[in-house]
Amino acid sequence: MEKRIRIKDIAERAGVSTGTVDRVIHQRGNVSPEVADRVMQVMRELNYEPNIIASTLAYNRKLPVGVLLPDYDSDPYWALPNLGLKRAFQNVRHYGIVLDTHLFGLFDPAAFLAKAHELLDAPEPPVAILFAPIFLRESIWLMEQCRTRGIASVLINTDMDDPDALCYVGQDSYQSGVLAGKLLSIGMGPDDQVLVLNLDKETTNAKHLWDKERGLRDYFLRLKGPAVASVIRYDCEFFEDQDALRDAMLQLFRENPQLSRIFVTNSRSYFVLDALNRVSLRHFRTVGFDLLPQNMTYLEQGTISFLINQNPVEQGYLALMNIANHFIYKKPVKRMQYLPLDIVVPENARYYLQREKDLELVY
Amino acid sequence: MEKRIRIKDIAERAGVSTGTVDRVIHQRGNVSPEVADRVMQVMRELNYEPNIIASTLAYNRKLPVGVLLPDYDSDPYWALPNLGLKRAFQNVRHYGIVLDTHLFGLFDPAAFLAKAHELLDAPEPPVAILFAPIFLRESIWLMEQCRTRGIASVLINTDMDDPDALCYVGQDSYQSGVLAGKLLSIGMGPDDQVLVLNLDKETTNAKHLWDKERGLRDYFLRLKGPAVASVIRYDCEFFEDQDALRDAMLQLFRENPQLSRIFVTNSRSYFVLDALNRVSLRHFRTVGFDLLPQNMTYLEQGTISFLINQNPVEQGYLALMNIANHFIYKKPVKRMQYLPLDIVVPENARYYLQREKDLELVY
DNA sequence: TCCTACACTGTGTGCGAACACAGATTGAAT
DNA sequence: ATTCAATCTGTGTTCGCACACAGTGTAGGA
Repeated sequence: MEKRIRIKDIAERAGVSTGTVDRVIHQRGNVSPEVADRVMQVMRELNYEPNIIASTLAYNRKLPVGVLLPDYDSDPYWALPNLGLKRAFQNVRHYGIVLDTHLFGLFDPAAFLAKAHELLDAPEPPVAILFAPIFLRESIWLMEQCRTRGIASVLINTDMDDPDALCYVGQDSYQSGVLAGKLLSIGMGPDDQVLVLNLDKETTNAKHLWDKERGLRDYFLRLKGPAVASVIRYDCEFFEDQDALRDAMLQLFRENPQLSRIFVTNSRSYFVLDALNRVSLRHFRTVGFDLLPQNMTYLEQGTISFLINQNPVEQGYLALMNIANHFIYKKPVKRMQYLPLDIVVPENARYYLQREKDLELVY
Repeated sequence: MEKRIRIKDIAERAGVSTGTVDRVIHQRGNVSPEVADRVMQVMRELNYEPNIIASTLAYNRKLPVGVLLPDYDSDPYWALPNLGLKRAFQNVRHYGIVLDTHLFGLFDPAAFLAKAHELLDAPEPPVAILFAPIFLRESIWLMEQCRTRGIASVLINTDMDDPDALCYVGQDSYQSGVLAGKLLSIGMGPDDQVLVLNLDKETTNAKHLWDKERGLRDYFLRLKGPAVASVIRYDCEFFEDQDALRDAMLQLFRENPQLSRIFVTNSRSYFVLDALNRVSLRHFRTVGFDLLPQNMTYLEQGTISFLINQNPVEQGYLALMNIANHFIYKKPVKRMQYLPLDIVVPENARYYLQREKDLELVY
């Protein structure tokens, strides 16, 4: 059980004071090259690893972190990343991290911008911002602000093509489409048709939805079957109107009698199934996303065959922990952090749900 | 942004010294009841939460943790929990946690006992022991030792019926059998037979294997099909002998021509498939456990249809983090901590494998 | 009355690192 | 040789808490 090496030990061994060692460690200059070399040599010899505990105590600093996410009223999904965020916060607040959370309407770019301003112009400006780049133009602007102000940025749920982001935490959209293809293909006949159903506003701007569709199509292409031609897409912006959605679906069924597979590209599967409440869906197989209570009911019934879990809680958790790793532990942070695409059936659902519930207990 | 409350603040507000507050907090006695009440009142008013950072720095104590796991030569599986353990250790060693790791042969109860003795009689006896209760009798003895010596115990991978264990981290064996049933039942005809294959020594003592079989059988029972009667089991202790295993399997196939589903109850699926290398398995569907490289090859080929991931790395990680939660953060620890039963197919495997690699960045 | 025992409370030091500031050394310019 | 600035190095204080120890007060016995 070897004793831990302290700055003092290094100082003694190198024949200098602790202040000098400190200057070397933090590259604060004012140390002659010879001395610096000697100190570094000793550090390597003794395999020095700083005591983070003592370090954070002495720093006595605040690390304000801005959070910018959709509110839960827009979409129950977004309560989950927030939950993970809170959990992570419990772990790292001792290190001085302070959250400044702002929520915006999921379909309201102006609110996004307004909240972003609030964040940036806070009395204690954040050292990092954690946000969901839902709106492309506004997000590019925010990234630019981060760049000029020297603020680190962590992207969650949706990625952006910006090399200056500290990291992205979320799913691999393309591959989730591939996986959906795999799950839908089980027991599929050669003439069956697959429907890709986008229930969202402004789907034209939603790159991740396109990626999912591409993944699904590529999966069937690789199967080399005639199924290739039979993937159709339907974008529905009026998904909140139950009657309209039902009519639209029924028309789709009529026009495509071989339709037997539905892939809902986000967490809103339950909207379709609510709308089709009375319609017999026995011969349909549906795959959707996320373990929302509304979806779970249909999964238990068998109306949804599989749900793909995007680990929303872990997304929030990881996102903040990455900031901690960067600023406190000074560990390198991986740019792309894909969370597993969990295949959820009634038989294994409880464990994923339990994991989410356990987090509530902590808070 | 409210300032954090310190002991000093409480002392001032309560009109006492910090020493007294400290005595109240740690219930070290020698404080008059009136003063103690007043201090506690103030603590509640100001909502005091101790600064763990400063606390652990001042404690300057060691927390020796004993670790007792199977070695990797016995079974490559066990390298994974150990990996998670090491990663967790990186996170908590600053708090004074020191590991004392001992490995034993997976089929060697005497070694288990010997190593347990080494742990218990170490110069700095552990405050907690983390172990896999592979051997029932020996584990009961170890638990008794922990009880009398006041050592906390964390069980990993296999549970034991002992209320004094701090917690169990692992899978729900029964439910993993149910899940296997579900996965095997996909596309199954009414006459198909299912083989439960135990590749282990002393399977009679392995409760978790029995639980898995029970889960599988219950699943088919609940299906209410004729499939109920067609689940057969085969225990194989000589699984390391490739030729013997192949012969045994071929005989099973001959005796049970309707056999089309194989459930390997642990991570050793690859043993069967290695043995059956030349035999055509096109009409078979196999489900096994764990993403060992050997299994992954067969999964990619399609020879294994699904692997159930028991999250072995996370098991090790969580086990140690629980000890940290208990001793450092003083959080309540949940007795049963079931990890998700991930359904792994080639299309989502990479993310689970990646997570194992990345884990140190995670928590 | 004094002393002792005991209950109670305050003070001081250390944990390891960060940083401000004072002090020392050097070299160049006067 | 002296001054001055620039460069380099050491010391001391701080962070919040834990704990040893010193100090005060009170009651009871001799």
